[in-house]
Amino acid sequence: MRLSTEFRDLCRRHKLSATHQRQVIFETLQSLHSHPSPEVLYERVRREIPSISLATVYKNLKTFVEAGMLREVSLHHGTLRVDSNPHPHHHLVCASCKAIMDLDAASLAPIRLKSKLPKGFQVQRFSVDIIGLCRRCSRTRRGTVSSS
Amino acid sequence: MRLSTEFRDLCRRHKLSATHQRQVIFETLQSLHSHPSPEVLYERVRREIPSISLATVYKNLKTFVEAGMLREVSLHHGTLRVDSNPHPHHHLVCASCKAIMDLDAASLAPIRLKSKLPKGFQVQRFSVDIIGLCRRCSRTRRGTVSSS
DNA sequence: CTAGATGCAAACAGTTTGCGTCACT
DNA sequence: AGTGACGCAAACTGTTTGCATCTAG
Repeated sequence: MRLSTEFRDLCRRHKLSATHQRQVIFETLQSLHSHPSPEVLYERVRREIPSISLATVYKNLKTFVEAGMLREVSLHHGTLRVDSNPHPHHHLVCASCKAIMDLDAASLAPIRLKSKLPKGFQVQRFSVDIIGLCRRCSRTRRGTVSSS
Repeated sequence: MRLSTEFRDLCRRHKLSATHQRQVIFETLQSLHSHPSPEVLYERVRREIPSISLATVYKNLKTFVEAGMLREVSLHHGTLRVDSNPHPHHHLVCASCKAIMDLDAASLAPIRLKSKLPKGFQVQRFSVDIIGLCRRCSRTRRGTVSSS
């Protein structure tokens, strides 16, 4: 079903079977330069494939992330996290167990803008996440959710 | 009920009434140097106040955030966002409408560590969010969810 | 032909809300 | 004394899962 060779190749490289739904989901995502919620993406994709189901969108987003074709913008969607540390600081985030540790702002060279931002955007603050594996997770299976 | 003067003052400054539950929630959060999920925080707080309800924890987290005593770690908990942009880049995040825009990595001075990270942490990548108000939101009610 | 993808509906997890009672100011 | 906080249970929203059918390879 009219799948582009580009998308076929991309899927082959990532060891996924190429389906029409996947191509439309992936390409819609790329064409949008924002990072829409699954719901919004679903509405967009529905214009192309009216019969697609929301579950398929979710399943494929997960598949793409696992295959490395997409990355999650925030590792903490799904649960509220708050910060009571009033000092300027950054976060160390474990990609595996999702733990968040504070890192003093002085540990990083100051963030400096080198070019103009899009017109009208008013900066409030910078937030830096250093993403990786915490000691515990890097000792066990790398990149997988730890068992204990 | 045995509330510390410190906490009383903190609440007064933020125009909140000081309750035992609030003090325990807030101080538990501060004593933990991680950023636990509401569920985990609830379990901790329950050791002090066995009768507290999870709803109270949620209500107060929200109250504290609104009062400015806490800040949300991620503005996108509650909805999955993915990134299909393979080029190194940062994100402009609108604190009001939650829109995410890409910003080329070259727009920011390179992130450099000035000190050692906690032992055993393996860095995978840096993720920088520039948080503020997008053009649209900064034109309308500042900091509030836009109506249209 | 077979493994895996899809669509649907039902199940889940995290969060919010309504309401009667209780506590702070 | 009155406003607002608490605790409970029910409602919601976003996401996942089970299963029957269909499709890519």
